[in-house]
Amino acid sequence: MSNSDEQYSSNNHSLATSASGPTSTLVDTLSLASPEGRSSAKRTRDFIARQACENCRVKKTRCDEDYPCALCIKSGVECRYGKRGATKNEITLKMVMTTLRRIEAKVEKSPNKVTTSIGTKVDELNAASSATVLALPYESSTTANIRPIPSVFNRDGYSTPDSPSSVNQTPIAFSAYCILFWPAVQTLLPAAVSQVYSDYGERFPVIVETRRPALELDDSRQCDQCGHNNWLTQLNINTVKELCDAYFASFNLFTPIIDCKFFFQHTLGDAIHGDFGYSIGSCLVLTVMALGCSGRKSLTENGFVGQSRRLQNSQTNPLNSQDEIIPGLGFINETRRRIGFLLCDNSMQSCQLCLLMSTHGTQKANEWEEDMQSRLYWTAVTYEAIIAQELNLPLSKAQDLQDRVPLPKFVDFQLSTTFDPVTTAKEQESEAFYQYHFLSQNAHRIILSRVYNSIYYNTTTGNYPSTTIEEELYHQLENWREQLPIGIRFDNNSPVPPASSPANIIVVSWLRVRYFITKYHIGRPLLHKALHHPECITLDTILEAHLGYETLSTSQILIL
DNA sequence: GCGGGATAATTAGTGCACGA
DNA sequence: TCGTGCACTAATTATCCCGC
Repeated sequence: MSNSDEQYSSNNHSLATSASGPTSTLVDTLSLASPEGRSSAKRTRDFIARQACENCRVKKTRCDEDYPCALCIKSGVECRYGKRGATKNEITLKMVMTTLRRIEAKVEKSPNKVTTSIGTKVDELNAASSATVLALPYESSTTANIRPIPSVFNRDGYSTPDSPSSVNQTPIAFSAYCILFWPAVQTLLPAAVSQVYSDYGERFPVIVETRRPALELDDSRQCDQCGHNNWLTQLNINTVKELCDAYFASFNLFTPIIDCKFFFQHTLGDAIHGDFGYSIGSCLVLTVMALGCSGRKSLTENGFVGQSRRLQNSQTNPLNSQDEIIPGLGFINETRRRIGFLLCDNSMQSCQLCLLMSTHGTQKANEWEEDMQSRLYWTAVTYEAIIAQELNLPLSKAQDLQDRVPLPKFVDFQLSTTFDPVTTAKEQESEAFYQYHFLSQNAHRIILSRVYNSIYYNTTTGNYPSTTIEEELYHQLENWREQLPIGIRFDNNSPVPPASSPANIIVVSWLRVRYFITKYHIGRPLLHKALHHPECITLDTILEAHLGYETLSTSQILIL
């Protein structure tokens, strides 16, 4: 029973005695007792409903809180109780709880916490066994001497306290491609690869990618004489809907940045009525359809849907020969064509308009809009953490806003039509599914950042972070996997089981991939150690490395 | 039936006593 | 000195009485 329920119960309980109880004053009692008083004095209130129904509220009449209430029965209208808004106290409490969770997560994320928490374990290990070849100078017998991660290795957005003991320590690059820069690896590289490295330096992947020629625009769809591209306006509405559905059944499951109801009621309608003109909405719909092509292809390949006749029709088939190689490329090209013009439209007046609108301040975002912004923020932060760490890129500082942005609640978009607002069981299930997956991704991001901060450094003398830290990180990753909600939990030792739904297989596969990639990241410093300081490697270490290699091979097989 | 405004319920803020 | 619990009061919000 919630607090509000308890209050509600106690309130109702009090009303049994309230007629002659606390709410009746002596004057009232006397007035009611005498005929003269009864006619002139105001009637005392029996009780006040904690929440009056919508009709009583509008008519300002007494509500007995029954369902339906007496007035609605008498009036012959539907009795409806709106959702009670959160009280200030509840809002404050919620804010405090959210802030506490944030602080808790930050403390958990701190490398100091990791090293300190495992300090006791280090003590136990050191006490139990005499010095081994793995024992490092800073692994003293007191937890107070457990060394924090030196500040020189702080990555933007993952700050750790400074430490005076950070001398002679060098970071190990976290990005997978940076293995190519390891001195021991460079001696093994073919001359051509070494040449690329010497030409472009450590940023060569980014430089090579940016110099890659752009995909050619497909001009085969230009239809009329003036060159205006109108093939989109000839698309069958059902084809459009089918591709959009495919998108929401695939990509939007693990990147839930678009609200399905809002999209179909507003965005899609506006794009179609505008003949897919040069607007952001059109770009959004075209990109959704492009991803829908990919999504539909994979759904078809996995037997969840059959190839529809509409998409087989050569006249309206958006999957032409070019799209067979890259599904949805035609739609993407159309998006590129439009976005180019739209970006060029960022004139001074556009900026002025945006600033004026933001300073006007009269348009307060509603709950759904705020929740969508929160979805966008957390999705962006999650992807940024993965991509920036993987490509060794600087972070945007967006993570600094974590304390200000609440986690998304996946608020349902209220349709403007006269639609029954009762949420179906399926929608509630879908909502829970999103929340579970979203929170799982976020929790994984924290573990990955912890790996990033805790073990990716060494010293010139061959000292690496204790293997106990690695063990702790493996343990935390396993905890994460085991605590996943049942619907999206996976077994790391067996192949992907047949999924009950596309949502299930996509989301589970996504989490599975993240799991194995993190294992790979935890194990990579050991590889660095083996290549650069083989004298520090023991038989146990070699066995560990072998196990890690097997894990990686298994993960590749499972992913494939 | 409408709606002004009285009233109850709730919340937020303040001060004080008490104990560690 | 600080944290905690309690009592009290002012402010705010929601309900609904009652005159029109």
